[in-house]
Amino acid sequence: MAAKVATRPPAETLSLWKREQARLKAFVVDRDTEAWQRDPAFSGLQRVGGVDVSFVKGDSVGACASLVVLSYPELEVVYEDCRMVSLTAPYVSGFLAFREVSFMVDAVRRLREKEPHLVLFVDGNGVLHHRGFGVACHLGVLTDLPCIGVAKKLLQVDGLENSTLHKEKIRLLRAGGDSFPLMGGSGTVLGMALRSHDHSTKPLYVSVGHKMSLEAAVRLTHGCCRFRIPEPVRQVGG
DNA sequence: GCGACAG
DNA sequence: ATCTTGTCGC
Repeated sequence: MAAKVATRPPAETLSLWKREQARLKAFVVDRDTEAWQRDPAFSGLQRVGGVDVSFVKGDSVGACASLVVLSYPELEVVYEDCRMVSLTAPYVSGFLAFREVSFMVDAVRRLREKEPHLVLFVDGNGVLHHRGFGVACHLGVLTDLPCIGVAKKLLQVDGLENSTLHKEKIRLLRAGGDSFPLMGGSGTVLGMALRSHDHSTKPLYVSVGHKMSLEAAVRLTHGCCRFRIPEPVRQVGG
């Protein structure tokens, strides 16, 4: 009989997970901590990484945890790590990290010749999250590396909605690099919608993961886009 | 009850 | 995440 991951965790588990998110959230740094982040050309940055856990078709447990490192600004793959893993938690919106982050942390640990200025792109959100602590924050705090959350779809949280007005703002993004802020209910900027290149209509949703300002995160994301999806995430996903 | 729901 | 069909542009 094939092993299966529970459909949805019991309420007690979700409660524990929320508590863990609240505890770790206190360690998030949402500003630039590295010298290269303030440089107009990101001089000093040499490595950008991407992490992802991709599924095996027809299997609810088996998955492949991957980490790639690319040179910057050339965006050529210089390191790849892929390992088969067994998932233990189901996907629940708002709790993606509890399904994937431990495998990402393991992959980062295996990267022994760790580049001094590595920054990680995470397929998912950072502070643009139900409780302000998405998977990109979670990975950042656990690894102490700068992390950027890049989501392909808007997570509608804290007053954000995929409304007519939102779609109109998307229409007004004309060139690659154009962006507009995503304001939460309290007037806080949670993230930015970014047109990642000239020939992409559908924006990316960029938010701070850890050790980086939103401005630097958006600018670097744009700098890593040859196509709609930033190269570190595109190369790690397949 | 209904819509929404990162990956 | 996955699947599926159609359509457009190069």
